[in-house]
Amino acid sequence: MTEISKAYEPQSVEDKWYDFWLKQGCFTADPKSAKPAYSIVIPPPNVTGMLHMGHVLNNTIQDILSRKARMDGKEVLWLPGTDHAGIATQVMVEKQLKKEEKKSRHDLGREEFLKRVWAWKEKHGDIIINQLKKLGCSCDWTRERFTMDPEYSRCVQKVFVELYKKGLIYRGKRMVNWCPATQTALSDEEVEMKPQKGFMYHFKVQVAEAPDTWLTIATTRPETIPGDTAVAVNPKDPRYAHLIGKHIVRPLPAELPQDKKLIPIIGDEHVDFEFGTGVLKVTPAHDKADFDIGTRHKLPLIEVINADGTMNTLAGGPLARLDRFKARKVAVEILTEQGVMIEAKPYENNVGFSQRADVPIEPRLSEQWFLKYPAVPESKACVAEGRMKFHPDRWAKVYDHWLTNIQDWCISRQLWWGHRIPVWYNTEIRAKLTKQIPVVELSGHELPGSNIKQLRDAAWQFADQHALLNHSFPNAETGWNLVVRTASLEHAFTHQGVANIKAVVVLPELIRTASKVASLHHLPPSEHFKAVHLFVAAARIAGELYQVKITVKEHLDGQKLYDHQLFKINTPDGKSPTPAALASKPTRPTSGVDVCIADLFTNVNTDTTFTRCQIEEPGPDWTQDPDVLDTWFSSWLWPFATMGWPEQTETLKKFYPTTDLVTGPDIIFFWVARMIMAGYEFMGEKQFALPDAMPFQNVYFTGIIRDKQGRKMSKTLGNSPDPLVLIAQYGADALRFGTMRSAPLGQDVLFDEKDVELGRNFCNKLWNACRFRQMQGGEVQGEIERTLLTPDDKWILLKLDAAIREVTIALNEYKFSEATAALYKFFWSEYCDWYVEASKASLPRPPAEAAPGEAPVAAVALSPEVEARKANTIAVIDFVLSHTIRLFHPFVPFITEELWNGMGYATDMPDNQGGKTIMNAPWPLPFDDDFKGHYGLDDCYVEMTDTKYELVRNGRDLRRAGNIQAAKKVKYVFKPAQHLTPHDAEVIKLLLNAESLGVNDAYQSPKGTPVVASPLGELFLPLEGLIDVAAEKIRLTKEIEKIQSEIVKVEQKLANPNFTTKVPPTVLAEHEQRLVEWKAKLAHAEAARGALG
RNA sequence: GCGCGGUUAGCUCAGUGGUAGAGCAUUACCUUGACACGGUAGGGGUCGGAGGUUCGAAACCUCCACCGCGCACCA
Repeated sequence: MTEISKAYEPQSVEDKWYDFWLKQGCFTADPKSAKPAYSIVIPPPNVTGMLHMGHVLNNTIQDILSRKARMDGKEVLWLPGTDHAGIATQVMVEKQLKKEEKKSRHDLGREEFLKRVWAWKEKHGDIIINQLKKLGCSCDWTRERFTMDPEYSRCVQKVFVELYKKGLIYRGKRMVNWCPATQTALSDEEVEMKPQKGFMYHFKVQVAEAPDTWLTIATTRPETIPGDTAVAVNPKDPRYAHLIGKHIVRPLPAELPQDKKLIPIIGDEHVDFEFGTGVLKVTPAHDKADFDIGTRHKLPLIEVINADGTMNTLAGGPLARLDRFKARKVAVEILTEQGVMIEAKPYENNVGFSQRADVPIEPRLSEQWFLKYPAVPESKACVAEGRMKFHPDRWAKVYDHWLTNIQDWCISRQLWWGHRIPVWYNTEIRAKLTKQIPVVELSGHELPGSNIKQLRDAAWQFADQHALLNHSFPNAETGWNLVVRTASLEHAFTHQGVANIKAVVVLPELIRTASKVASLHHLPPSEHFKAVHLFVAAARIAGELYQVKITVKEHLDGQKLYDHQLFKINTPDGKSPTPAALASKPTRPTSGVDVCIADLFTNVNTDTTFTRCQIEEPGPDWTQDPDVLDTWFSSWLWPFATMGWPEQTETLKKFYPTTDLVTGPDIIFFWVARMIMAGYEFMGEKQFALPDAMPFQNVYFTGIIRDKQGRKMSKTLGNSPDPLVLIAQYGADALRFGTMRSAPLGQDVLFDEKDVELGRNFCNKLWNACRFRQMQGGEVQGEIERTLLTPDDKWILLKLDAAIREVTIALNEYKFSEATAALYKFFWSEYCDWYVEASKASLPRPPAEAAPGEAPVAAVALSPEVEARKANTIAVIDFVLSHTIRLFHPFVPFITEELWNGMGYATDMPDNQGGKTIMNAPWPLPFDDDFKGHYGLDDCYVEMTDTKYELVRNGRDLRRAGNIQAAKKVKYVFKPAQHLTPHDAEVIKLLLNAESLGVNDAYQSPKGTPVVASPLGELFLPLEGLIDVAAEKIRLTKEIEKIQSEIVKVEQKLANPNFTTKVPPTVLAEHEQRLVEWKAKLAHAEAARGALG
């Protein structure tokens, strides 16, 4: 810092130091370090994202925490990365595709489309990362992760497989939140309820059995009438109860014949007879509550709306192919034409909207994957018991409430961009379901025996006699020769039921007729076997139909080894045996009947037989589920999947669980709660030997950034400033400091560019305070000689001590705005405003600049005493600055690094203690008693010096009272009440900006001289003729009135016996002291007024 | 409907029972040894309302009003 500019220029400083930090590896965490660990995982921003003010707030806080932890001597890991943001990214690439090539993703096909998404990611994915670097974020970039990284994807799939095997993940046909715009299912959390203005339509329907009776139905969705399969009334409702069991004529679709439009009137408790007309139309296919009613009453489902939100043909001719909202209007028109529309009342109700696409959700029946949330009790307990702390803690209640009421999580999405569901379906079986295979009848060769043991013996004898063992038999369909081993039969005879034993009689026939339905890779991978093939055959034994599952292991040498298992086939309800189904096909002869393969599976769990949940592709006959997983299903693993899980890596051992999480409360359910559950499920004692697997110890919830009118920042409103523009204009430090200054704990932040300006101004002040020090020259960080300390020195050291305490406490409590306020107050209002000015008394003026044409003024040699005092003052300044800069570092990293090095404070430090970079300089500690004792830092110096500065303030007042211009140098006279050191006199003179300060303890002021009094003495401004006496009198009178009112207040309190007897002694003494002070002030003020004449 | 926040200076906010605060804005004056991105001095508040507890309430309790947010099956 040789040439220090007058104003701080962040642009020339910030990039330089960021590069330096990167090159030095300052952000890289070492899991082998002996230092205690501190870790944060970044809430991964979307790869599509651009930095916005929310990121600035969130990441500045994380950076402050990380940098403070490093200065505290911790080994810090701040782990960065991005997430793939399924819907957002896919929609964005689709839009681009449409714009540039006028193509849809279906035109390209899945594989090609995904190539485009990856290309887009490669091109734009690091934009936000680079923006975070601009902000100064000290993330360990060597560990940057992306949720679609191969290793990460494997974690996601492993987790899916595990949860599936535990039975926590299942596939089901359910009512889900369907987004017609993006045509995918959404989780409950992605639906936002919004009040919508619409109409409540009342229309009437005729009761079929009583044509004179009409019921009035209220609905907001007349377009769904064609999907109605009942109307419901409350069975306790006297108006309608008698109609239950009768039918009404559904008015739509109008063109259907009457008998196709009759739907029953049912009774259901769900119906609120206060609401609407008390008659509810039931549309089970398009409403969640109606679906439940439909289930209770076994109502048929009629789907009338397509996946894209248009009506289908079942909705009727005029409605078909119309968008659902257009169809609503048309439906109303038709009802009006029919004369059944009674009225349309304007009505506002809550409608679920797709959070992403901002279109109304359509409840829709579809087959999706669901997760029963794991580890819920543990997740609730850790927060409820305070082992994991939320800041502010009121979010704990919200969290608990959500966990108490959660429904299973719909995790599948009908998208292409994301983690493909690791479930495989057999394709061959599907093609073969309609294939008929002959039923092998067990007749003629019944095995003798009345118990299992006898049957078994007979079976072995049969196998032996008929040369079944270790012989091969041809399969008609594949031409393969299947080898029957002793082991195969042993298995069938020992572990399976009687039917398996009896079937040995027809074994060659079973093998011949069996149909191959699937091939699988051998799992676990084996040295001996290539693949496993599944065959199916049918057998009838004692009148019961059996599915024969034949497993063929294909040896590497081509040998195919046979194994079998029989399952009894029942009808779906499990009661009567299936042959009824066969008998119902009269064209078939009674023996040698064929059976459809599909029938063989009526009671077999096809999910386990023909569905595989595993990471690798099972075999050539298998196709993967087309859906992808909800993006949150990958980000809930973030705290450990980024650290090398499932391997027990050094990083995991050192840095998991993480220390702090900083995020917004809007994703408390989406992300925070789910991460906690994942932590318990996958890092718990069973899997990872962690006694408490919670993923973080503290969660700090930031506020939401709003504009200064309090509106949420959004792209559409255009009220979100671009942080990069702000950084370019004011500097990253300014943006950080300003944001922190205006972001109180747990409150939304009303952002104003003025805040950044404040930050910029502050950096400039810091810069110039250091510049002032630079201009004094002298030894850097010289020894402080305690005997030479002035009261002002002691005052600022004590204020520094207080500031260290305040900032440290504020940071420990995550009160960032308090910490910045404390720093601001200390540095600006105490150090710059008072101490620097006072210190000038000890720093002799530099020689005045020579006027043009004159010879330069020679430097005057200073006396040794003056030199010593000067050196000591500079040492104090260095001490204060070197501490202050460190206190500031986490908030404003760039300027502090520049100053730390430029001022030379780094030079005497060891490399790992601030010698290279301020990043690892030790965080300042409050002074201990030894330190204070050694330097004589007694609190009395604070009081004494405050009194001195108060006198100065009052003295400055006199100027204004006298209407004296600020620049005018005036002479003051001081009449001390006690001994005043020449140094203090000099300080007072300087602070008053006086031409001179005459110290005279016998001073007699002329009439009309303004005066202020203090415990130190009286300060006069003897400027006869220049003083506006009248103005000063008015001022004093006003002040006297104010003092009097204060005295009255205190006196009243002290006169109250209730007060004096009940109050603690310290408070009483305080009030008495206050009265004495006010009375003294009153006396001074009155005397001053009297002196004016 | 239930729950959670908030209401203090023109604006944004601190303030956990004992003399009402900060920053910005504003007014006047000032380029004085680092800083006009600065300095000095001011003006500006019956702390949303009403009760209560207390010697004492901006703060604690009750009710009410308004603003914001979250949750909830209302056709």
